[in-house]
Amino acid sequence: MTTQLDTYQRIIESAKELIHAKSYADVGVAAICDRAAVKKGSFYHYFPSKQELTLTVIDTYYTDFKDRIIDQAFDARLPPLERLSKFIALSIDVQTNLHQQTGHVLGCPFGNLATELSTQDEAIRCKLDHKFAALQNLFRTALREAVDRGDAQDMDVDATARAILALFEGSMLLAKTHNDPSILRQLLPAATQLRL
Amino acid sequence: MTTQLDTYQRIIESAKELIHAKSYADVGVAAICDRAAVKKGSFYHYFPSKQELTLTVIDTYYTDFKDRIIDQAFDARLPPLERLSKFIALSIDVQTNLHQQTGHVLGCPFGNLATELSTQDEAIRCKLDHKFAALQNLFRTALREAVDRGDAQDMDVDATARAILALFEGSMLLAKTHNDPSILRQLLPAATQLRL
DNA sequence: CCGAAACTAGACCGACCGGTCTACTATTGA
DNA sequence: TCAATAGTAGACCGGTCGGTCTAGTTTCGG
Repeated sequence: MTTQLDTYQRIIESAKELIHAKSYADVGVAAICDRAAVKKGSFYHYFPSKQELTLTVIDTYYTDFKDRIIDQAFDARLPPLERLSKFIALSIDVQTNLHQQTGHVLGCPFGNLATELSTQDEAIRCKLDHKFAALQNLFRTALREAVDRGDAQDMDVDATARAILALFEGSMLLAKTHNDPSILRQLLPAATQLRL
Repeated sequence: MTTQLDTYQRIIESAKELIHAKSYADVGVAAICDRAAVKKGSFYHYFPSKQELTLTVIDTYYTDFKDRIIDQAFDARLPPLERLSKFIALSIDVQTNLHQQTGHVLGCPFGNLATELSTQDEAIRCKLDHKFAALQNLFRTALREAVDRGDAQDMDVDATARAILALFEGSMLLAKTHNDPSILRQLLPAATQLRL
């Protein structure tokens, strides 16, 4: 049973890393198997297709993200606007660390996959859309609370939350294209000041 | 001579459309040739590789963009802040039209390629980085002028220009992931209000 | 009118793609 | 203990990838 889960998890782990570092198309099933030290027979025992694996990987990206960033930042004990700041600070840390490890700014795994596959694979597009909605929802809740307790003026919390997400994703893209995580420090703080 | 240019231009036109609609990896040389009604022999007569073609295509995206949007929006006769609004309005129009034609929000060609290839192809990343810099420069100039003539309060025009670009690109990504161009109308106007 | 150069046609190449299949081993429940 | 099931190994499949090559055609300058 441990062996089962290990193999299964190693495949996911391998795919997660490779797809984030390269892209969906650039990472073949063989490469995923190699890195996971798993043979093709096992791969297709656990996953019916590369696409299905990717759907699982997207969920895993989210749970990782939740553990490493969301749960720290969206702590109910923090003032709501500080949650946004903390979210941003932690995201910058993650990107900076990955840049040091890999030599490249990798950007947001959701944004990367969404850009590459949204027009080609409806199931993946849909799942990514939901992840973005979940993120937007965290922002919205924090903004709502900030307005309610008087930390921020009244606003369209829904539109503002979405704009924060857009600025976040766009900043990741520019940092990736510039291959320089430091511009995130210039850009992302603007997200906390957005008001619609 | 006309035939020469026609073949050459047809290849570029074909690649432009296919790569924007799908992605770099999803579009093979054979598909580009088919759509251009050109044989492989001709393709490799004009372009040494798919990568070199793509570098040319990126430049072509920019000149198209310049003709269709930039030159209309960044008209010196318009007040500087209106130039930004017009840029946004025209961009929304383009995305909306493409959505109607293809059934998909295709997003920004630069952003799409940057996401897919920045970690894999340094020449392409570099060229895209320059296109983003050019766009940022247009924003910066307009903002500078707006500040100088008193239409806007003093600000860090450089950082603001980059943030506008980030919000722009992020909005394109969210519209693509949602496959709904209408959210651009909610998001992009926020770009004109950004101040850093 | 001719030779060179530009261009085109399309067969062909090895590498790799996602995925299948069969044979084998390890594990487990009865 | 034994049969069934889960998991592993890796050869193999047809198809496609980017790219090459040769043979032929068209164009054009002198």
